[in-house]
Amino acid sequence: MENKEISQAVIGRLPRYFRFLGELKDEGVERISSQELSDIMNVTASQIRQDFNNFGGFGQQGYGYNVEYLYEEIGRILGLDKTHNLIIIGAGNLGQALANYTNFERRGFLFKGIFDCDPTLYGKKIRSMEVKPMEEMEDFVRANEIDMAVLTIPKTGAVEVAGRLARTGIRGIWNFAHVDLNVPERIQVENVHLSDSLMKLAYNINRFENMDLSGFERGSYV
Amino acid sequence: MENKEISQAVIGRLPRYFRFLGELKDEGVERISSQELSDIMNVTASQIRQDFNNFGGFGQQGYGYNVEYLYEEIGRILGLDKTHNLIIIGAGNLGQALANYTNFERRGFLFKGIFDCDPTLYGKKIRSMEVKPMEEMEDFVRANEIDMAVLTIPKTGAVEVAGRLARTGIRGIWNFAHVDLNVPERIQVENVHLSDSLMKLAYNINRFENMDLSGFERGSYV
DNA sequence: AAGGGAATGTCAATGAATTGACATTATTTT
DNA sequence: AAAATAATGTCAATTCATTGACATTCCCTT
Repeated sequence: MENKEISQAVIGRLPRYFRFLGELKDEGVERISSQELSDIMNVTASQIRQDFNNFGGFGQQGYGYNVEYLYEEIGRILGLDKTHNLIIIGAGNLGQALANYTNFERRGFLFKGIFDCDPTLYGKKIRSMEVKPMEEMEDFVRANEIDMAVLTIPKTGAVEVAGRLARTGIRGIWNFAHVDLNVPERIQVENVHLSDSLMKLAYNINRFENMDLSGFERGSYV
Repeated sequence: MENKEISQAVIGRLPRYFRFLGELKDEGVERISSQELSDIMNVTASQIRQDFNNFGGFGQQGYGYNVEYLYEEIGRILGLDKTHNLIIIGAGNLGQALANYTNFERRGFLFKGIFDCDPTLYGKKIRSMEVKPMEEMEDFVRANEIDMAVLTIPKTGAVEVAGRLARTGIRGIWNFAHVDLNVPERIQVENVHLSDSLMKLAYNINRFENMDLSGFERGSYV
């Protein structure tokens, strides 16, 4: 077995490769070279080859990469050949939005339950689920082989809920709460801090404004 | 003026500093050393000092950093001292969820309009806004000094809309559509690719499963 | 007022990630 | 079947990011 640790920088690029390869596949493209992919994706061909080689060679010298094979392999690396059972904690706007987003299911991410602590929401139907009270969370996780929990609750409750989840044997938390979770290292946490992302955008807008714009005609947009 | 380019690695950490400093400020903490902050945030003290020094010294030798001053300065660097006017394109679940999320306004991000191409949504009230038809987008942007657009539409329409936005003089796009936008470089794009994030989580869960777990008791939680 | 202590700012060293170069190997053409 | 072509896999070089070390500076106590 491959035992060298793959850097998160590489992992972070795999979904994008996966997306482009999926599109190429749908267009009926059978083979592609790292150079062609480089042109389409705006990354260096060298990086593409280096990335793929972390997992062993997927291509053939003189030929390139078989699109479908490469697509399948990357999907497998990402764990998309398995299905994952998810619950959503927090049936607010964001929780409901994610619950209604059907594309996740196509990749094997199945929403099995949604929980909230607001009694007025109990029983509310969201797609095929009904909002359940938080107290039932632990039993539900154990009874339904839940892999991952999506945390879409305010940060005030997030740390406590993460602790409760940790004791159920869950394996991953997709955290939308604006707080750092501290869980045992067997539990993977993927943070989506939307306001951080928005602040980065604000910075970059201001940075561009303050740049030396000689050569640009400021304020003139076609 | 400082003209050296700051790396995106540093910028990406600023919102987290900002969050922790805000919390310390709310707790009434007046001063903090890089070492104390290091302990709280789980990053090295050296990195903290290096990061802050990209923007000139915020601290005082022998004393540390003044929490409130540092908080304000980082906010200023991120452009949070200015207000930003936003529109949301796509009044689906996610667009509505973001529109209803009040915390952005506290940081100066003001939602001014929300647009959709679905006529059945026209006029629907979301907070203080009514959903408007897409045709009115360009005029609205120009008339209301809109800085940023939030793209929460399916990827099929996103590229075209981004092109239209580019011709209005908008300065940033917060892109939730699962596609790469190609806009002039004066327009900053911040991508939030949720499915990419979820795939990364799936990878890390599987990676942990396949790791050599000698020393761990697999399957035993609590 | 002076000296000790504390913590920054900064330089150097290390480590990680990206890019460039090319030998090798497979395919395709003649 | 052999030569030419194409493109990978991989090694080396470079660039970028992080960490470590310490001289300098400022605060605080005596």
